Amino acid sequence: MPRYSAVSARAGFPEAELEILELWQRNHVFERSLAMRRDAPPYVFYEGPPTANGLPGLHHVLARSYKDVFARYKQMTGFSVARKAGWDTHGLPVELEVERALKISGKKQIEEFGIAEFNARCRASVNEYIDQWREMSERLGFWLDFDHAYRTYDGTYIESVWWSLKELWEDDMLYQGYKVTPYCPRCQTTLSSHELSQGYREDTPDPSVYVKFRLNDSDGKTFFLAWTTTPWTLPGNVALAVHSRKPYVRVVQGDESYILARERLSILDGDYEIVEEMDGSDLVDLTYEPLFTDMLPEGLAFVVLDAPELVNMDEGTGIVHTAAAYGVADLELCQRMGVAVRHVVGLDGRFLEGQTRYRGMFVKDADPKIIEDLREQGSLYRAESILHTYPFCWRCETPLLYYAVTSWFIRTTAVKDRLLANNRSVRWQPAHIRDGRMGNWLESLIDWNLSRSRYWGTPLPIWVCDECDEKFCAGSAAEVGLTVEDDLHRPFIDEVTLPCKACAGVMRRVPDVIDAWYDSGAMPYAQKHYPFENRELFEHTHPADFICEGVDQTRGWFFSLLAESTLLFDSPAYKNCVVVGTLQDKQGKKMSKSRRNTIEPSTIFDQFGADAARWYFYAQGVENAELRVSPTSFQDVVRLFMLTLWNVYSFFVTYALTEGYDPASAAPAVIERPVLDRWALARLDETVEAVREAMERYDASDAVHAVEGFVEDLSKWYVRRSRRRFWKSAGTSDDSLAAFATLQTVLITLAGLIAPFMPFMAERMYRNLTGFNGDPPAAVGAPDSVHLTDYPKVVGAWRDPDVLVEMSRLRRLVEDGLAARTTAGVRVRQPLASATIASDPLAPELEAIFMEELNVKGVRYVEPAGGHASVAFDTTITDELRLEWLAREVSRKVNELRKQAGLRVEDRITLFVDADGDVRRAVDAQREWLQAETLAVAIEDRRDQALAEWEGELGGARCWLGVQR
RNA sequence: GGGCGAUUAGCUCAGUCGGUUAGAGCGCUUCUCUGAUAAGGAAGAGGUCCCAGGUUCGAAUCCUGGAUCGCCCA
Repeated sequence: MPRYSAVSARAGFPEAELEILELWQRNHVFERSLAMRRDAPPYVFYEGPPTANGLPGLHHVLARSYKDVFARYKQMTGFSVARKAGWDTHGLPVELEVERALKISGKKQIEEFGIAEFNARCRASVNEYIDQWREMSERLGFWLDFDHAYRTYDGTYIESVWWSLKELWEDDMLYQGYKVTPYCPRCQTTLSSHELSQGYREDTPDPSVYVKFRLNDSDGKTFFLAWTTTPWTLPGNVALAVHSRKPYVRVVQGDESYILARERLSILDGDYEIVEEMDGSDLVDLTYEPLFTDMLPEGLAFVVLDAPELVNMDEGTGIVHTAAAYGVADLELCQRMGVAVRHVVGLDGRFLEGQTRYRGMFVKDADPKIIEDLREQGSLYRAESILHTYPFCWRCETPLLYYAVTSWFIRTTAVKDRLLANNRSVRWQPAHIRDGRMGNWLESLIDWNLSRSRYWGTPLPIWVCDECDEKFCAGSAAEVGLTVEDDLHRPFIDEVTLPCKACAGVMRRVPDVIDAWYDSGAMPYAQKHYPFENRELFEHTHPADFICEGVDQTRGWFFSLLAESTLLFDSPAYKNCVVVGTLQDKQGKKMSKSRRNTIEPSTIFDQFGADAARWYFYAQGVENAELRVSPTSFQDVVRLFMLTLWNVYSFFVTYALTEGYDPASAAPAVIERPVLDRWALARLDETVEAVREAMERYDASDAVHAVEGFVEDLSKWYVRRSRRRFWKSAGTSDDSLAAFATLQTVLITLAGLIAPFMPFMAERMYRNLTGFNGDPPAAVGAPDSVHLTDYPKVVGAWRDPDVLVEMSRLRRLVEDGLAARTTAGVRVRQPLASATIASDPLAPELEAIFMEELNVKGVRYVEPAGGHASVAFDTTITDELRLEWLAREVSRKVNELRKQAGLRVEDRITLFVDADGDVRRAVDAQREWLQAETLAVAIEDRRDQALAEWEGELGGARCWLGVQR
């Protein structure tokens, strides 16, 4: 009735992990781990919904490893850690993938295909990826409640989002405004930055014109010189921008004078005379005559503004023509300064009716005529042509316009101070994110553009009256006559019209859907269908105690969560945020599919296992923004950490079985045990404390490093120095019982300690060590899974600072001694009479370890010279010592032969010896010792039939050895 | 172009408040030990602490400028 199942030297981690996964599923371990803490204080974790578009990569494994380890740790330390999975299902990437699959492109073709069917395909596409994400996550051992996952496309989710938007609406935090984006006038659609980057074309010819703006309140012959490559934007001009801290000059040419930057004088044709010098700041607030007088804007316009960020002294004149409707920076500047937006071009890319000279002309075609007109009215200084890089539509190759489209915005700038304050209350890991990346981003906050003129997304719940422009924002499905059972997406929602409350008109929905980031930031309340359901539950689970994602989420989910919780609840959404970095290949290049340098999670799982992947990521920590990974990274974890621990574990089990160790037998009290045992337990206790302390700081790296240090000590010192105690009259001597009991305790505690980090290996060790693999399984009181146990606690009684200090002093002396023997050229196997230690005396137990480790028969102590501890040896080798050495050589050879012969550790043998001279004498002198060392029932002084034999020379004497069962 | 981070041995990384001769692990070389053996021990080789200035009695560390790589944003 073996108490333990035998442990193979081949650890086979990946295969074992699959078995453990089945075991967990069969025994409902995750569910039971939740149930056991049902009444415990909650620890709130928010799962950031991965975008279910594309397969999970290794960088997702990284983030998910961190999510899991803190959730498991908190669960084991006594908290109720609900873990609802979630999926981010909306957005442009999903649409683009469906467009590719359907081999269609652009809004026109989508609408021809049919929005209903198109959105159905989007839904099917994300569902497919959700399955693959779940598979990867489960293989990783990431415990999440996948069966009750939230999905941002669910009706309940959308309704909660609508509720939140109505809250904003009622607080006047939602407004309609302009947003300049790259725009294709043929497809009549805005382009995402990703699409934009696909369409840049070098060496595109464009006009390069220097334009004269007549200064007001002057002689009528003084002009600002400005430069542009888009003459068509000149009818939309509303301002000029200068750099207030740069020098400008007024120069005279002929009977006119021009103002431009001193650094840009080289653009002037011919001779000039500088008649005035000034700073940019002297120009600010000056006004000028509009170039074109059609469709003059109301309000402030035609004024010089200070905008250093717009002014580039490498080209142009240092004075920048500004058209609020046709430049991203232009619009930002004009809105900031209160300057009017002047739209002169329609969504079709043609000039509006109000433009008497250019009406109906496509803007790019109007360029030559505009230049001609400028020349005629004396507003042109110079016109030429240049080649530069310009964006085109990646679908239809139409030149893109930067164009101000109507959008709905959230007035996030109004709560900037609260955002900053709430951000400051978050504990970021690494800490520099708070005031660095996140803090700076919040400092330069602009209003959140919520609109997307697309199809697969949460519809913007705003209805506008055809007749009187009355607006209505719906805050629930019921308000528009629907329920959450209905499909709230386009195109169905577009069919819902409402009677206008202000007139007899009909209200129709604004066709936009909303930014999918808003969906993600809504998850704290929307996953619970708050406030329609779970009011109290939500209030108890907001903000989260902990979230974790990649650094790229700073302006993504980290922001959307913070913004929505600040706007709706004036609260941060999370208290602790662990930010993981990005992955690079061995050469430091970003991993990407196009570079073909990605590593598939499954190949790592199959080759090294999920535990190795997890441990590697924890060990690297999150302080470094990027990690260089290759398969050898994970191999090293297996080789250096996991196999070391595995060897200790398999050593224990092997000898516990061989020697028939019974864990029920009474071992000596810890305080009575040999010093090595007391040391191991004191080190363990210290390690438990360090791990807990690090995890409370959300520093998984420090935690695993503490464990690694302990396992190294355990293997390289405790087991090395204790080996013989495990095979010498085990189960009978107190010494042996103490050793088995100690190592058993250490390993079970260690299994608990590493359970959040390496859930599979921890489980495997725990179950065997607690007898669940026994035959029959032990009916012990322990839980049947390490993940149902409480996390190891600091056991004060094991603490022993003196033992820790003295043991490390001993280990330093042993190191000195081994080095001294090497220097003296006397091998360790050769016993020596004495060592002289220049140091304070060691306690007798430690002195015994020293003698055994250094193979000396005695020690004496002297005063350390110069305060430095040192070790020296009496290297006189007497005849007796020489014979002891030879006996050890024989013993070693014989044990080698035993292994060669395939004998088991406990097999008895007959040893045949045929030797001359000193070897003969050594065997005679050490016969009993030799029998004990080699488990020989007899030593026969002759050659005979042997399972394995060796002949050679030892210390100058001929020798033949053979072993027989 | 802007923000943030990184740059220390062949590789992966520590390095506290500015303070002895800059460390660890892996890898490499030599030796050694061994019934935990895909291990263990000892010794050794290996450094322009990215570069250039500055502050200081003293700089890998602080300051300024620059380079390279990465992330995010324009």
